[in-house]
Amino acid sequence: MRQPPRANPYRDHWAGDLSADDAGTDARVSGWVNNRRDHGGLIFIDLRDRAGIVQLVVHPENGAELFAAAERLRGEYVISVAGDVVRREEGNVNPELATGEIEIQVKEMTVLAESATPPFPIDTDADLDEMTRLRNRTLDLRRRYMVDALVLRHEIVRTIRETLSDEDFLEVETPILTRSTPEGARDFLVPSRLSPGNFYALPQSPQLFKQLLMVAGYERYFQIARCFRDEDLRADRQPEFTQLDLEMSFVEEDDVLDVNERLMAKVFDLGGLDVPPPPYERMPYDEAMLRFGSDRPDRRFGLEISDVSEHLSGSEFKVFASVLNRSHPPGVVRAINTGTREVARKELDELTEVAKRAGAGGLVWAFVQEDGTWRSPIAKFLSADEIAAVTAALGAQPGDLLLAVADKAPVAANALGVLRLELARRWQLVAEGVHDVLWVVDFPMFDYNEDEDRWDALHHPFTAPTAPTGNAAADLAATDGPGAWRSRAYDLVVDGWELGGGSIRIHDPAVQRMVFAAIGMDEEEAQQRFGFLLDALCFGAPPHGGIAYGIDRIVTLLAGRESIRDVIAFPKTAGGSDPLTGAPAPVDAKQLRELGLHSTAAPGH
RNA sequence: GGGGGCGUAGCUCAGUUGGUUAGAGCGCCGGCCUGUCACGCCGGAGGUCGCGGGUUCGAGUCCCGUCGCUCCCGCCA
Repeated sequence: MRQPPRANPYRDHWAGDLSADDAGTDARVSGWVNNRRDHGGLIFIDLRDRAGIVQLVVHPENGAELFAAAERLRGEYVISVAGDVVRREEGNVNPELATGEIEIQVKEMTVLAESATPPFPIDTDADLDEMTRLRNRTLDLRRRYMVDALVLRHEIVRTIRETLSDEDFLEVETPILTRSTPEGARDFLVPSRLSPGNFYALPQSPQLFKQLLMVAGYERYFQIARCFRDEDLRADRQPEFTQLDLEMSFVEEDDVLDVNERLMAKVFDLGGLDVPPPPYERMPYDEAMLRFGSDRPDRRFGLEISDVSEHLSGSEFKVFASVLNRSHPPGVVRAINTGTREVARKELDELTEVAKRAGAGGLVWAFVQEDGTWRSPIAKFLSADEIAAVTAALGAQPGDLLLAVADKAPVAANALGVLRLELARRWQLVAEGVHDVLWVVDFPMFDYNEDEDRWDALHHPFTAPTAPTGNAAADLAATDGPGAWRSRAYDLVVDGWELGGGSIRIHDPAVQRMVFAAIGMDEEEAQQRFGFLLDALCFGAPPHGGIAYGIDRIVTLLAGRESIRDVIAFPKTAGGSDPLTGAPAPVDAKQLRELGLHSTAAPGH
């Protein structure tokens, strides 16, 4: 609960916190003129401060000068008023307003600041052009819509700090000016003046520093950390964003997940997210990919995917046969039973386009008819037994629409995963207020990169692998490739959003070297880039693990917003610019000279 | 880098097949109004149709280019 402000010449109450309990007392409040209703002989003013809105009433009987001043008020003027808090008469109560049972009969008023006419209304949540909002962010931030989001953001961060502090975590800051490690995302670079020609990089995450803190014996660390990635923006991606980063020593998966479940349950409560209490379900990556076609499954609607390859293994239908007879990598036929739907040919064509854009060669559709046969372009190519077997495997009834993709397993999974999200959107299958939370676990350690013909770390190369036999060194030597390795990683997924991800880390320098080698980094390169980590691991590194969450995404989800820009006070546009300050902007030739730089690009504007 | 959508008054938008002086609501300004809370009523001002070029007798409307906003793909270990 808010404390009343210390009484001073400006105010002794928050305007938005006055209630019927204050009736009969004097109050002084300050704030902005949200709205003015001038009835000629009587003026109502809605006064807004951070806490909310209270109605002021100015009567001519309280002084001609006061009344004249009230007539001159305009929207967004800043005023301080004193008067009697009075209970409104029956019939004048406004149930829409938290303070609607009372009003202030104004006896004194000071205009603290006048305001130009705002370029857009402050007192509505109506959609506005993004450029208009960001160029006038000061005014946009006055809107209840933004205040509510930033208040929620604060409450979430406060809860995180309090909970983790109570769990014996230490908040430690790590550098913003650090070293470029050109893995993963593109770095933001900062030229060094003292060391011309050399560059700092802004951190993509505090990953390596927090591991060093574990080696240093801090045991439990967290940080609300700003991170930077120089990649294209999205509705859910900004070039600078905030992570909750945490790490623990002497732990296994269950220890990390346990403390995080207790933390996140509190965070979800703040947003009123109605989810079952922990422990949250853990779903292996392979299962998520098979049933939902995604490593961040959205389980709020059905449309689960089934593999029907076994029922079609002998099919003479060329498309299926060529896919299923492929051995490396093996092909599959997977399908969704969408249930009984009236779907026009036009929509089926649109869905086919969705599947193709998601990488599939095409989309097979089939309506199950009363006699069990299919109405489908491919019906004539399949045997009655095959149709019956697939129909049964999908639990399909007459009238049901079946959608299938035949391709390499990852392609089929992804295409159907994209398709089921599209179907949920088109058919509005997600019920209001329904939410779903789970851990995805047992990720592959490596992912084959076809373009570069090498293995990449799926999570990051500091993630501890689970070798197939449990002996990493023996295993790497024995297996023909690292594709079979699993990692000790876990992602927290809510409503199809990846809110956080982490892992148990490698604490054995030999294993760390092996993993670097597996992703094609030779000893020299590993030592040059990550020598400080490898060296540290040689001085008694405890087993450790942790996780990092996207704070912006958590707040966006809990606030029910569509873009993370709406939960960040001063965000960038999709073009990476800040219309408020004009960043990025050209710099003086002198500044460049001091840095030993010269620009070959003419600055845009 | 690629694809889609958008750009008309301060804001949110309409503008038909290319055709007279480009409209509405809100906001703003002025007047009236003592119980409103999206107050009401009357009147008024306000436009580089993003920008540049082209087609045409004639362009907000069609074509080309460009800038900006936005969504998506690539990218984001």
